[in-house]
Amino acid sequence: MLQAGTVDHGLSQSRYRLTKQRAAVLQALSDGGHLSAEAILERVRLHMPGVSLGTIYRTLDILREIGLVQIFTFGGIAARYEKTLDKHHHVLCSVCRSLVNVRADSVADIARDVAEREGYTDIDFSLTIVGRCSACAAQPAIALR
Amino acid sequence: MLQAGTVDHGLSQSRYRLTKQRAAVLQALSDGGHLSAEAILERVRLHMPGVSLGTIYRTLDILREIGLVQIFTFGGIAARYEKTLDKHHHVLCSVCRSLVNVRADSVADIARDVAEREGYTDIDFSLTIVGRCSACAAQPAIALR
DNA sequence: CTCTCTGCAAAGCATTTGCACATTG
DNA sequence: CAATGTGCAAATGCTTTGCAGAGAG
Repeated sequence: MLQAGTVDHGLSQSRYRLTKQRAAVLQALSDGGHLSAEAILERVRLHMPGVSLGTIYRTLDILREIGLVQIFTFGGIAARYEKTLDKHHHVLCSVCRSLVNVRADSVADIARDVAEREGYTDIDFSLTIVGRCSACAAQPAIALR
Repeated sequence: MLQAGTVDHGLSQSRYRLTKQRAAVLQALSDGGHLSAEAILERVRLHMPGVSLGTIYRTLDILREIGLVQIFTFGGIAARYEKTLDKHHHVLCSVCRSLVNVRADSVADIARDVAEREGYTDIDFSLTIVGRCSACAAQPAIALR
């Protein structure tokens, strides 16, 4: 069953079933945001109360395995999940913890060079920039952590 | 009191006291490794049994505030602490979770450009490369996470 | 003597997991 | 119906914190 409005994007072609919970998690991420598991739970529960956080985590892990979503971790805050997009990096505001995607294609060359020099294979890489966003720029200084 | 062999490197010039626990944490990090709080505790306890993990975390937080150590977090593993060195980045082995420091000076320019374009100020940045280290290259594949 | 620091143990968060029941194909 | 998925709640791993006593200036 795959009705109008249902989100699939490849789940049903994997060895996993397309359940309504999984479709709802994909739906929650479909607008391109970077959401924590808790935030995804909130969105999913709007249309489907009773879903548990455990299911959200299990679903996200499956979706990551299939390649439909990516997980990003930053010190001090819960992991953020995004639907898989073109390779990009992140800027995290040190004050409000908001997150923005940025492109930086030249990083790929650097990462590959470094990895090769050190003898690493099968590499992935990510650049995280932490700084004060323009909206927070007027605020008094708060220490990074 | 600051005897021969004691590690200080600036703590006593801060508003914090140089206690033997704090000196021991600095000592544990003096060989340039990237240690978890637990690993630091082990090293410290060799010469000073009875030190608690809470003290290690509190000490590391102070040392970070003063600028003597840096904290780095990676998804799925406990945070690693290093004594402050020249700007560098990390390569994490996806199999054995070993961590290596690498230089990549050109990343700084990219990060500054990106941050400026997006309107961020007071930036810091870090490139994390995840890959299979040469020692693990012979092993069967294990999924990244 | 006062302020800072420490050990201990409990609490806090994010995430994972065991189990019995529900759902899917 | 057999396999997979889910809710619930407990467990886990890492880190933080309140408190009462110890140590430093």
